Amino acid sequence: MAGKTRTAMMEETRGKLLASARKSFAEHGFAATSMDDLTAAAGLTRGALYHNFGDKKGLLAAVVDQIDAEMAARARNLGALAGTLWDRLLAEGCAYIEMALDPEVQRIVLLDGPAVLGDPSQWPSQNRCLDATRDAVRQLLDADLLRPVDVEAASRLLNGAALNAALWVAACEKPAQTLPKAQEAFRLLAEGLLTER
Amino acid sequence: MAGKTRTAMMEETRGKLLASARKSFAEHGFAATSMDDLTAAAGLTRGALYHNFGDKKGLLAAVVDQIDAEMAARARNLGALAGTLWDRLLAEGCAYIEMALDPEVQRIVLLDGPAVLGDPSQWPSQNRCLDATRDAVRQLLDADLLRPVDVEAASRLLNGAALNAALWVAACEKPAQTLPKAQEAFRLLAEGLLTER
DNA sequence: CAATTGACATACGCTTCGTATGTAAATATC
DNA sequence: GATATTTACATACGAAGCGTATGTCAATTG
Repeated sequence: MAGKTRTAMMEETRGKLLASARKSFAEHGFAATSMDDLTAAAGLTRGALYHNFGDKKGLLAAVVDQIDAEMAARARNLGALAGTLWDRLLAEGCAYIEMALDPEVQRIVLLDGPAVLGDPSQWPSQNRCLDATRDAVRQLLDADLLRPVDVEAASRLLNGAALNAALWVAACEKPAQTLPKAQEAFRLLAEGLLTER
Repeated sequence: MAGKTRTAMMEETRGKLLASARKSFAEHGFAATSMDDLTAAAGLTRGALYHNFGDKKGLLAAVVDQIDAEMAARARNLGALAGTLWDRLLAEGCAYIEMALDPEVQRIVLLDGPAVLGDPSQWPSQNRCLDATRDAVRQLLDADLLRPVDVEAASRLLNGAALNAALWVAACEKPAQTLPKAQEAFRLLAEGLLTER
């Protein structure tokens, strides 16, 4: 264990803390998470945490950043499978809705994240999910497939609709039956942007 | 002061606490609000608070309920001015976007509310804003003006889009210029639900 | 090999929440 | 109308939790 270099060790502790925090935040929420418990579960103390992340908020920001990156990557992968540009936008939107069914994503990214860190579009770790949507919208606009609309506004609204829908699906009684309804409604709304349908 | 009946006195303290809490929640956020300070500002102590609202969460729920009711009332009023059913839906949506520019609404209803109380559609005080949207959507569907879509899903997505857009507008540099863009994008998206446009 | 940096642990004070208990005034009972 | 009882609210207490200040030991540097 002593054979490792110092930076590698630090990388390891950062990883442990992130993993433990992610688990605790997802299970109990940000407010109800004790930093003592969290660090103890990772075999460390609060000293390591404050040294690496500054404060509790900084830790949440790091966790959010990690999850956000994973989500965006997954959405892009699923989007890339789509044939047309338009299908790509739809696929990404549906992907967000599905991913937001994950309790971890909901609790951390959709609920606690905005409450503690403020509006997602202001996060230092720029919301990557939003970036993906914006790219798709911009390309569609360039191809004259969309009615004239502000790129930023359209992206925000699409993302907001999708993520909010996911919260609803996840909280309802029969998520499995509700999910397709949400995705269908998302498709209809999105088609409002099309020049022709 | 002693001339009042007991229930009237209690109504008054409830009002004082609600007002003070609303102010403090809006200014500092839920987590950073001290119940000691909050009650002291109202000329009371925590005893009154716990007696009337159970706990901090209960207090937030009461505040959210109050604001939600005001928002829904305003939206319905603005919606009622519209000529057609369709214009009513649009007017209500735009009204939500505008109201969410109020820092009080943002901080309390959009950020802290969901984080502390969970998904709005599960709130005991049923989200009245959602109710208004749902009513409008249902009537439009009955009139065959909308493509077949799940009422609940469409309402949730429309509301989610509007409120999320508001968060973006409020956080951006030039809200005055951004607001119309958001409202225009909302209109386009909503038109996706129309049978013909 | 001595000096210094730095990663993390330990210890402390302050704030805050929730509860348990106290009290005085309003209502109820006769 | 006097006594009993409820109850609206205040006070007192204990238990966490956060952030900082300080300590320590290993890894780096010259």
